[in-house]
Order: sequence, then C-alpha cells, then structure tokens
Amino acid sequence: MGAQGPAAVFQRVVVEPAYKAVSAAIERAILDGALLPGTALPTEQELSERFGVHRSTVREAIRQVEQEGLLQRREGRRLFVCLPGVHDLAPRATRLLLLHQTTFQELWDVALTLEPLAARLAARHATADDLALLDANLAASDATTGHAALVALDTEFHALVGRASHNRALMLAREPVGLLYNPTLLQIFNRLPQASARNLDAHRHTLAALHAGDADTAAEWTRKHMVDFQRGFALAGLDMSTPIAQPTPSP
Amino acid sequence: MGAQGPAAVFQRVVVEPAYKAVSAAIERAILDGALLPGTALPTEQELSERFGVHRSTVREAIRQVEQEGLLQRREGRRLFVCLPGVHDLAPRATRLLLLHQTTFQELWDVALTLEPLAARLAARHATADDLALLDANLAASDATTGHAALVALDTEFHALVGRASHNRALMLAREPVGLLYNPTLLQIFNRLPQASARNLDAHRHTLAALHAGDADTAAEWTRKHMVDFQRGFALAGLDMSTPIAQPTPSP
DNA sequence: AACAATCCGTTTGTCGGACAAAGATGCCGC
DNA sequence: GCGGCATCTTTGTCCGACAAACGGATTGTT
Repeated sequence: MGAQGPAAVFQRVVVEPAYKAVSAAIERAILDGALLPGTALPTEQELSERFGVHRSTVREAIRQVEQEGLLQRREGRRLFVCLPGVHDLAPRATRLLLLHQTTFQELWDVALTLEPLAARLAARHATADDLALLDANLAASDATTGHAALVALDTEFHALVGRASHNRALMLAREPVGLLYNPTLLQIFNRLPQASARNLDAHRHTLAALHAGDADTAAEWTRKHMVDFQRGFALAGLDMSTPIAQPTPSP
Repeated sequence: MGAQGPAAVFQRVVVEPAYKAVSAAIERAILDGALLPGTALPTEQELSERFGVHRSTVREAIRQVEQEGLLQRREGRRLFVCLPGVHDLAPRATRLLLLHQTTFQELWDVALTLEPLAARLAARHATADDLALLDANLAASDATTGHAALVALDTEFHALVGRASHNRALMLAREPVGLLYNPTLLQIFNRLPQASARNLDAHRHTLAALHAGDADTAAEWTRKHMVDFQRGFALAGLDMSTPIAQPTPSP
C-alpha cells in the first residue's frame, strides 16, 4: 500500500476556526506554566491585539477555556487562572453516567471495590485533621434524625475517607460514583428505618479502624457496609438493574 | 442566630451574565430530552431571536455547551446534539491528575484494584465481539516488536477489557488511569527488554480466563500483571513517588 | 493633613450591523 | 431525468458602540 492515488494523498483540508486556535493557545499557555495559577488573564482587548483577532473571537475562546475549569471569575470582574479540581469534573462525570442510563448494578460493582480501597489507603495515610473531620461527621450523624440530612452526612463521610486516602486518582474515580449513590440511599432510609442505624454502625467501626491505622479492618468494614447497602437495596424492593435516577432534580 | 441585621439579610446580589443563562438553557433542553441526541441545534439566529439576545451572546453560550461535549460539529456546518462519551471526559481527567502532580504510586494503587475488577467483570459479561477484539489485539502484539507500538497495544488491551466489562462507571474510572500508564510503560520496556514478553504472557493468561469465563483467574492474572508492573518499575530504576510525566507531549 | 466624596479611565457584557466563504437549495436548460 | 448554475442560508469573523461596574486618581471637607 505504498502507491496511492492523489485522492488518498490529498485529503480534506480542515481549517480550524480562529476561536478554537485561540482557546488552544490560552490553554497551552496555562498548561505549560506560562500563566501560573492565581495570575489574572490579560485583558480581552490585549488578547485580541496579541492574537490579531477581534475581541468577540477572543471571548468565544475564553468561554471554552472557562468551561474547561482553567479560568475562574473571582471577585467580580477579572478572570484568574486556576487549576481545575475534582469538584469541577465530578458533575460532568455524573451527568455522563446518567445520560448513558448506567444501572445501579454497575455503580455498585465499582463502589464495592473502590470504597474499601479508599478506607485501606486512608488507614495508612490519614492525618490528624482528616480523622478530626471524620469524627465530627460521625458526631453530627449521631445527633441527626432527618433522613435527607443523614444521607448528606453519609456521602460526606465517604468523601472524607476518600480525601483521607490522599490519593487524587482515587478521589477522582470515586467521586462521581459517590454522588450518584445519594438519592438511592435516601429511598432506602425512607423504606427501611433500621438501615440508618446499621449505616452509622459501619461508619463507627470503619472510623475506629482508621484511628488504629488498621487497613484490613477498615477495608473489611467498608466492604460489609457496601454489601449491606446492596441488601438494603433489595429489601427496599428496588431493582439494581434499572438505570440510576436524577440526583437532586430541584436545587 | 435568628435575628440578624439587614447586612446579613441582604446579601450581594449576583447577576448571572446572559451568555451563561443561555448556555444553561440549552444544556437543560438537552438533558431534559427536549433536544434528542442526533438532532440539529437550531440556527444561531433563531436561538438569538428565541432567547431575545444578540447572536454574539448565543455564540458564547454555544461554545460553553460545545466544550461540555453535548454539541458536536458534524459534517461541516451545523451543530448536532450528542451524548458525551468517556473518551471526551478522560483527557480532562488526565490533565487534572497531571496538573495536581499526582504520583505514580497513587495511580498504581488505584490500578491494582481497578484493573482486576475490570477483568473479573469482563469474564462475566464479555461478548463474542469483545473477545474477538481482544484476540486480535493479542495477535497484533505477538507480531509486533517496536516498544512504542507494544505500549499502545497494551493500553488498548486494558481498554478493551474495560469495555468488555460493560460497566460504564468502571470505564469512566479506569480510563484516565490507563492513559497515564502509557509513557511510563514505555520507559520500562526500553530499559528492561524482557518485560514486554512477561507483559504479553500475562495478557495471554488473562484472555484465556476471559474466554473460559473464569472471573477469579482473570482477576488474579491481572493483579499479577499489575504487581509485575510495579516490579519492573523498581527494576528500571524509577521512583514511584515522583509525579507522573506528561504523556505524548508532541502530537 | 487625614478622610471622604466624586470623577474618570478601564474592563466586561451586550448589542447593532456587516461581510466573506462554504453548504444547501432550487431553478433552468438540455 | 440530470447536470450546472444562481441564490439563499448559515457560520465565522469583524467593526464599532454603549451601559454598568470596578479601580484609582482627584478634589473637597474638616
């Protein structure tokens, strides 16, 4: 296949729009470190002069970089360069799974593996601050009776364990899964009142293991916690093979 | 804290720019199903008339939704509604981990858990098509000697196992990790020529287990594969606690 | 002189219009 | 019926303009 006709050699020439070239240039400047996080982006006018395009074009480019999470509007006017955090990628991942009609079974299969890993790593790497936040979360859960509030605290507990693992890849991977668990857990609590007590008990044992630095026990309790979750799911009469529902449909 | 002064009651009023309101409206229309995937977005002019804003404002909004992966320019002109895929979120996740100076240890801790899970689920859910693609990948690896090509095939192998799991949450979680493995694996292959043979052997055993539907064996071989990877990492004189490097710095 | 009010330049958000290029559409002649 | 051409539409880009809001300099007051 060495001798091809001109039809194969001369392919469709793709002309990339100026706004895309500009957005790519700004992005590269940030990624290459030419624009450090925290510094202000140059003025729209200055950018338009530098790139030799109209301000409107620059604005379209900025909107793209902004959506990418690399720019953030701080204190009113100016745009500042910033590093995107997990919190900014997770909602997109969540939406993706929702749109693709991901089933609860899929979510659970991943959580059953990921959450114990988070606990295991947290047992090794948690700082005193991490543990204090977890203690506070558990105390708050003890003092709370509302199901919705308990679900929020449960989600926070697992997010805190993730943070305590000090593993950013893990945090990134588990966050969307954790977010999608929320609404279903609420349904379970509403139908099985005793579930929240079991839930809290698992948290207590996991946290104790984290305090002791016992990775195996922390992981095992978290795994039990997840299996328990599945049992509650079945007992509540829910079907794991149905696509997950929209979380927090009203703000 | 029930009686606060007017200073606390009357907070800063935030006025959201029109372009953001428009982008949110378009996004909601897509997410709510008012604009089905595959349909064409209305004309910029029509949108500007409908929303009562200038066309430039609509364009800025479109750029944002476009970057979100919900719109795609197909066959030249018109924009079409589409569902974002994992392939569109992964690069962003990859960049995030890179920017945050994630270490190889973090990546490996997650991969050691996630990849065997993928193999386990693939053993249960792989279709004949999935297995055929994996067979083809293995055959291609057998016929290849170039290190760079072998690394690409290795990455593809794990991606195919992920796809064979038919678990979208898992695919989403493992893709960025898999992508970041790439450049490091190349370094290992370059320094330890025998590593690629061991690599292929692990693939062979894993794939055989997948064909047999043996989840435990598939998971175990993948786990060994990962541990082997870590050994190669150490033998190659690399440090797992260093931040991962930029993959494919040149296109 | 310290402090406060005010004025002005700058920057962003938005608008009105304009035009070239490339698809898409329709019309016409063969 | 079909190819070729004229026309319309749509996008990408530009020009210019203006209001609102923010920051800083200026000016007035005590």
